[in-house]
Amino acid sequence: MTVDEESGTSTQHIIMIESADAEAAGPGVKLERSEGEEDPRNIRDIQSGAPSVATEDPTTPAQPRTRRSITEVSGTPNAVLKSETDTKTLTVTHRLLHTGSDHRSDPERLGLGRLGSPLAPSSEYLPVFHKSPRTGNSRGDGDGDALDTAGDDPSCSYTTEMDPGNMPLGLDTQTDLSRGDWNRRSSCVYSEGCLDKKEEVILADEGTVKVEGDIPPTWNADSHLGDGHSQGRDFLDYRGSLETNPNVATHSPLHVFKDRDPVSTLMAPSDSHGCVLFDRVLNSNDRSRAQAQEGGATSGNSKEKRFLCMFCNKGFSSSQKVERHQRVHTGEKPFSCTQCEKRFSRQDTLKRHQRIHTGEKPYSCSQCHMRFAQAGQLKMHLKVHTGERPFACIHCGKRFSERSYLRLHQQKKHSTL
DNA sequence: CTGGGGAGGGGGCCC
DNA sequence: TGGGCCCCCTCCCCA
Repeated sequence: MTVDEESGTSTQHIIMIESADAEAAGPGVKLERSEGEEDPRNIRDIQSGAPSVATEDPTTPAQPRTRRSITEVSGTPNAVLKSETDTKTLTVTHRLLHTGSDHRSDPERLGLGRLGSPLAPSSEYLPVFHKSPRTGNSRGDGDGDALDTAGDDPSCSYTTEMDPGNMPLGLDTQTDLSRGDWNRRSSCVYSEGCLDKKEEVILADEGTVKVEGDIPPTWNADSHLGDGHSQGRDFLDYRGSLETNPNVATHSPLHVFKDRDPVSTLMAPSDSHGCVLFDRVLNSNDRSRAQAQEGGATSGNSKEKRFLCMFCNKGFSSSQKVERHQRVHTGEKPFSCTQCEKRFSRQDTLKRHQRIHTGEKPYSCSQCHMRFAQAGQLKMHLKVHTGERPFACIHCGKRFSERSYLRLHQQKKHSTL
């Protein structure tokens, strides 16, 4: 029954659901409000958001005498939604840290809609709190304290209704996902990097991304999804998959299936659908990479990969890798360059990028004076000296030093991929 | 067409 | 286990 004393808008709701009475009582929700009940938004949050938080599968017969309670605390640094049943408990934490006016963190503009919406009451997956990366190169808009403070909160994150229009605190006080708190907050996913200077509009392929019903108009048309085009597409992919794959949407960005067989814990029934859709809109690079890596969690790698990406089910050996990977889907770019303010999803990528500014070229050619900032550049350069051309065109036999050259050649000369 | 530059992303290692 | 870092492969862009 805690209410944030610092904010007059703080509210708390207790919802008691008596499943036994659910059918007879219609909504089956008794809403008890302590404070702030004058705020209709909060009521709507619970009621409209209820299907995503605490309702039972309508197709599932109500369990007799199963009592559930949902507690929502909004307007506090931690809004907690807790659903309790006799068998399942989930906790939702919205970390409402960023109260500034960072324009990059405007989920409404991004049309976040119901990204994080449905929460599976029946989920067996355990949401695991993960600290997201902080940008060590934050442009310093003065909210670092809030972040640090929040970082101490071990709250577990899960998905809840994230309809921006229904957010209890309003958009301007919403989380700053740009700072990498994506996992901690919910599946409210988008790239703040997307909102950067370039303002590039990624036009979603309407035929590719299925958009239904209540998805905001900005959903496709006005998404600023980062510098990387593919990132934007990936994000749209995810959105599409959410719309068509309820199971995907019902789970936390991070699902750790500890002590479980990764294969058996896959969201199998929906995989075939959601991931197919997902794959359809993956750019060719990602697809080829995924194929090369025997993509997905089911691949039988020697190292156990029990940490699954909620978007594509790809398995990883550690939670950090999953978090890192999932930024592919979310487009989140927490790391910004202090020199040019370009943003990156990974710290090491940023570090590599900053060699541009420092002029550091640690990789030098032993054959000539050339120096390179990346090892791969040196490796490619060495082929100049060795004359190595390992990639031959199957059509004309012409050889190339790089696969990309060969592919380009084949596309132009032989109209193949 | 070639080669350099920059970046995205996965995997592995070390502390 | 988490975080950091590095290596590697690959891609795209551009001169």
